[in-house]
Amino acid sequence: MQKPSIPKGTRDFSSIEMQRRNYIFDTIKKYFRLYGFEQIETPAMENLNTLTGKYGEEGDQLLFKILNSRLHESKNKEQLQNEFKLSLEHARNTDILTERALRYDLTVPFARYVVMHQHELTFPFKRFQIQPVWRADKPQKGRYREFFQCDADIIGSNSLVNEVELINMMDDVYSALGIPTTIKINNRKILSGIAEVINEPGKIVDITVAIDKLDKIGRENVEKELLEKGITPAAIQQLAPIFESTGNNEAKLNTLRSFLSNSEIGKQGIEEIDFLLKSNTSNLTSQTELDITLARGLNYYTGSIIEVKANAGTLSSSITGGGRYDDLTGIFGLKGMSGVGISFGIDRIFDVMNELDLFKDKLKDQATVQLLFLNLGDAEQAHILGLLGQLRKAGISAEIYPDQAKEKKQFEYAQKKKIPYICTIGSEELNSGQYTVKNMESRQQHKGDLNSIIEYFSQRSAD
RNA sequence: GUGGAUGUAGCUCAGUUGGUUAGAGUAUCGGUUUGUGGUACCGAGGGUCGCCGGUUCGAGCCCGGUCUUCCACCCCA
Repeated sequence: MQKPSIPKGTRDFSSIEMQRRNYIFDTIKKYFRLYGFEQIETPAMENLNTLTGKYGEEGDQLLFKILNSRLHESKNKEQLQNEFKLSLEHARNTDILTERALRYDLTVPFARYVVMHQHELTFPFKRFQIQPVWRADKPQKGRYREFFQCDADIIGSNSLVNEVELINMMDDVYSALGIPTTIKINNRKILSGIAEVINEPGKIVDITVAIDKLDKIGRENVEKELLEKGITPAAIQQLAPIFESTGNNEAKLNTLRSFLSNSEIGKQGIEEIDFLLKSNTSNLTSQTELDITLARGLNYYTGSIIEVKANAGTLSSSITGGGRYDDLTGIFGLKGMSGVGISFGIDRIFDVMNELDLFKDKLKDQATVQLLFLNLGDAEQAHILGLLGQLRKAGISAEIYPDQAKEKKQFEYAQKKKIPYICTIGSEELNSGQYTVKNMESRQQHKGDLNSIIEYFSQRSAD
């Protein structure tokens, strides 16, 4: 006998968990539709070359690649061996060994989809997509190797109205779920402007990644890291106003306005942020915060960057992330398609809600069925099967205990499954056609013929 | 990929400086007179102590390796 197990970083979801997860899915879907997004799905696996190069060097390493099938039947084993040897020496992709991979996110497959289906789509195209993605990360708190993303993207529109709408939608979802959140926003153009101003335009990624750690490792260590990355001490010194930037959104914007006064792209980023903050401040329940340390490693972001964190609980990582990408489809041959989107991390949302005990008020214990018939004998069983058909036609969920087990056992089954009503049928009921339905909690009983029973349940469900 | 912790019955955990046939609670199954459950009592089954190796007369306990899960770093939803 072998011990059963599942791959590292994956999980089974039992009934209670599914009820809770579905509650989150349903809530998110409701708002996706309310805001006018239409649903699509794409395959679990993509061609490897669709995915590589879109997520940064780190991201490429985290792809779950699928080994080609039937390697033993290959006619070119010498080449295979050679490629395998090379793969052992350094990170490498080669069609002969692997040409497919599990999707890493939903955005890149979406870009691929848009290009392939461009003639049947109406732009701006608003799609939502809820599917699992896979990352070969080391599992940790809030980090799984298989998890669901819930994406909403608008592609084919440059308008910042889209960002405003996405922020409104995130706020709606989180206030419906009851999670207190902070929506952090930033803009790649500001980061580009900073790199430009300090004369290190080629080091945008290094600079942003280092700045991102400011609150984690402190200014000194950030400066040390920047030095290690080859940024000149003079440039680092110039960054001082950025490191020292504090205060509210308006104060931070002012700091940036003077810092980026000579950078066209930087000024553009400031204007965009300014617009978002002004458009959104009124009716949101979440706090909106300009956070210039917000970088996001994904290669494809070019404008707005958005991230949501829960204000309560112990999970420090983000529960939603997103941003604008000006040219993701360009790689696949469709230029001039700017898009912006967000992704809800439902597995982390689930963890936060569990920790904060937020499901208690949202979901009651759900019984599998309303009514259980005890099974006491062959004749009774046959009779009950007939009754079940009529009850279900009337919309009443009911079942029969499949075995003719001891009554005590059948009662315990109902109790454990929290089935609210029991009906016992024996020879007396068979003859009279009068049945007794018992409420397990109140122990009250209702007696009558089938129509009376149906009537009884109809009234209950109307309450 | 780097560092730290963890692993004993289905589940939650005891297990004394290494010393007989490894325990408890809970869950499961059966019973306490076969037409009305929850509490109570009695009984039963269930563990190659994560896996491999080493030290020892003797290892759940000590040592090495390996895997799992969890936590931090990196990065991310």
